[in-house]
Amino acid sequence: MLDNHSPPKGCGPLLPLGSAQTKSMRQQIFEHVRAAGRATRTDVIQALGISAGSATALTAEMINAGLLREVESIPRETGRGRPAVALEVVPETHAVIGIKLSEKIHSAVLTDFAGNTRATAVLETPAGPKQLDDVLAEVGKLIQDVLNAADTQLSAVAAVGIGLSGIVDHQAGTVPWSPLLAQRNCDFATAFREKFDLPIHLDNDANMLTLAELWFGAGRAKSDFAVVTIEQGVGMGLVIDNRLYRGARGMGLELGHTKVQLDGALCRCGRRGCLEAYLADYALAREAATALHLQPHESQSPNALLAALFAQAKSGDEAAQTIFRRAGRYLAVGLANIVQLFDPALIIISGERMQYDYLYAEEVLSEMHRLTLNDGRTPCAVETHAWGDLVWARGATALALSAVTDQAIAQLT
Amino acid sequence: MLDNHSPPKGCGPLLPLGSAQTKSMRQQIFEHVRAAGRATRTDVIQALGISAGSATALTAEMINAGLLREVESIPRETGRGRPAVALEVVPETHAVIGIKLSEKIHSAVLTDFAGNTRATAVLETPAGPKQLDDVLAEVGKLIQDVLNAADTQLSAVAAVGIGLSGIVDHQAGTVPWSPLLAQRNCDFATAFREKFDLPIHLDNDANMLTLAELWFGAGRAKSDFAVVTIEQGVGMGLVIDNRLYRGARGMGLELGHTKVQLDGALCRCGRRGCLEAYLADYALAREAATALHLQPHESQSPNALLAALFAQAKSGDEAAQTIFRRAGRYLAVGLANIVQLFDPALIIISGERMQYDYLYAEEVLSEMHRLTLNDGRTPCAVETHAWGDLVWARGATALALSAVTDQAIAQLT
DNA sequence: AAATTAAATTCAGCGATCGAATTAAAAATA
DNA sequence: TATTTTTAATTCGATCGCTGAATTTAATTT
Repeated sequence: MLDNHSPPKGCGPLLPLGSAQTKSMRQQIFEHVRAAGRATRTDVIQALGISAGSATALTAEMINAGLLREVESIPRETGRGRPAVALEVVPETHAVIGIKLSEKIHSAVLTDFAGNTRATAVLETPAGPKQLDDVLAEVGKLIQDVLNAADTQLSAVAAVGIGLSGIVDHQAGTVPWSPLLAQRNCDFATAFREKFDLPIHLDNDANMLTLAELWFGAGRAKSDFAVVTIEQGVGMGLVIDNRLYRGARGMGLELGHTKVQLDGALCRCGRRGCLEAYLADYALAREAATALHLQPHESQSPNALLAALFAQAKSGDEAAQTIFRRAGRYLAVGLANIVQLFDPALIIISGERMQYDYLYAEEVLSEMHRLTLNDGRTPCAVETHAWGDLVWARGATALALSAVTDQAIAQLT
Repeated sequence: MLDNHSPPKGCGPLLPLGSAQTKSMRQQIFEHVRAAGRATRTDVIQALGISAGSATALTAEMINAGLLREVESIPRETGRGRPAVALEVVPETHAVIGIKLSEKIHSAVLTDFAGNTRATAVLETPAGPKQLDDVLAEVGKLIQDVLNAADTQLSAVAAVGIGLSGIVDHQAGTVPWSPLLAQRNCDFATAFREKFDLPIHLDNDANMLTLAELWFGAGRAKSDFAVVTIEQGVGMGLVIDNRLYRGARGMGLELGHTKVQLDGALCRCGRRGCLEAYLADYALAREAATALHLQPHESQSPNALLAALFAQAKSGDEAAQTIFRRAGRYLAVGLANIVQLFDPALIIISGERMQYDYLYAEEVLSEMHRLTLNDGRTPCAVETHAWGDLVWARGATALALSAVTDQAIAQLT
């Protein structure tokens, strides 16, 4: 019995769907052409399931606007019928710069509108947290260097993407915390815009690497995958349905601080049992001194320490080996937990420490598979990519490029 | 320099976006009216940002089709101007049945098109794995009971939703594994359709409970939240952007089998260190015998065992208390890991064991918060809901209801 | 009774897309 | 060489979904 005087309270979600807006047909066509490198109108028609009329009209519009062009001078493949004319993105239309900021070296890539790398630059820098102004000065130097290398001016650049480690609020363009910055809660984007007067897109470095995989790497052909990075810390990026997922509140995923051991090893974050406290550089380094029988005063650089530890392990030293083995086992736990919670078809592991093959041994993978339920599903594939800093910067260009593309196509009408 | 003879390989994702299709305006209007219980055309215009003309045309269409109706007989709120006429869903248009299958008791709910519960039914059943045919016979009994209670016939039912524990492939309608079924890889949906000739929607029970929260509970006003259930096992459901997320491969999320301890307690799944091996009924029960100083032959039902253990703990027994405390600490770890990996604004904990307040104590929550990074973000809220089996069944009606709604509105044109 | 106000309707128009008919450019065939 | 076949691309009328301005409707206020 419904009481007519107290209205029914209804059912179903109360909030509207947020980001689910479908891209315009124009943009889908453009992105298909860019993804394919080159595509004929017929390719587009088949791939997107649109009518021939639409393909003609929309491509004509974009050719007119200078975003696409017909490829001449191409030996057309033989066959009956009217030969198809391939389309491609006009690379010169826009340029973007992607930058990866690190402790000791910054890198920059200048990419054209088709996604081709036009120039790169690197800048060595003193380590340690810095003032925002100093970092922006380094960024300015880097931008100038990469512009020189590409033989262009700043005016040709449509947007800049920057990736740095720490907690980054992509939406707001702020950095609540980063090991590179002395201040907390930096309003990085605003300061950047004031200094350079350019659109800026900021993100966590793990997300940048994930974008690099999605735009240029093994992730291009996967709609759902995870990326795990092991460096100073342990980071993670996740692609769901071809889109970077930044967590419900948009501030990135913190695999490094998932707990793998109650009351476990002490982490940089001050808590115990974080995954990163068993895997990251500092975690290995602090046990290395013990394994190498170093006196407290015999301090070395962390990298040298790790290299020595690795050599010791390779030469058969039990203490050194056990450090890597334990790290490998906890890595397996971390990967297994990702599989249980997201069930991706692929996990990509990436990082500077790739050479420490103990971490990436068959043993670790088989332990990961032993730790996961797999009721009839294809086991999750794991790939390891040993990519340099420039790839991170390239991921940053993808961030800028997708924003510039959105804008260029939106203002077509 | 680009070589004109080797085409550029392109950049960007190669696969099209999958589920991102926006709902039709009709459906958005309908769902807004149903979510609000009642809404005027002006409400709809404001909520969805559409023109008055569209509102008139589209609501007229749906009124015509019998999906919506104007609410007469309502004391219209006073004020100047032409009074607004409220719209509501016509409840009689369709009916759906939601069913939750459990070890010892099955429950069913019959819901009308507006989401109102029209009738309920429960059926006690012998425990233990059964043949698919036997389960379907029980389902048939349950459907008949709930139809009788609602004074309707099967022909009035538009679809059935069923939730059961285990690994369930919602898309395919199959059950790779469930504690309720003797066989593996059951083609449940096909068998159901053959027997009842009705549309069927199958899902994991944790997902059903999550849908119940999204459609009828605390999740209605949240676009992103997680639900954790602790019962025979530990389950999890996740809502991302107002939609149930089933994992990249659509087979649900396995929080219960994330690892919280290397070489830890033995789990039902045969692996060690699963969260569920510290939290689920069987995990508590197997330590209870020790704490209660029972002889091996003094066997009790698991529920009685847990009740005795709880009483013992309440009376101050250290051994009994330590069982609950350890479970509580691992629960904190599991929740902390969800927060690190998804960063939801809300986690809802639900399950039959809610009365064991050790698990839901302030202590557990504060331990969870101690275990998570929170750089300036609002800490994740945790709510505990002690809901009965009927709510799970109600979640199953939501699954059926949304499918029936999609269909009813799609065939409007 | 007239003026005011807010809700709802009507309708011309626009942009996006489809689909059938047509044109274009090549190879195959007679 | 002229004709046919084949495939790509274009043109153009029709439709759909929606907007926005003008209008109508139903109430309150003056």
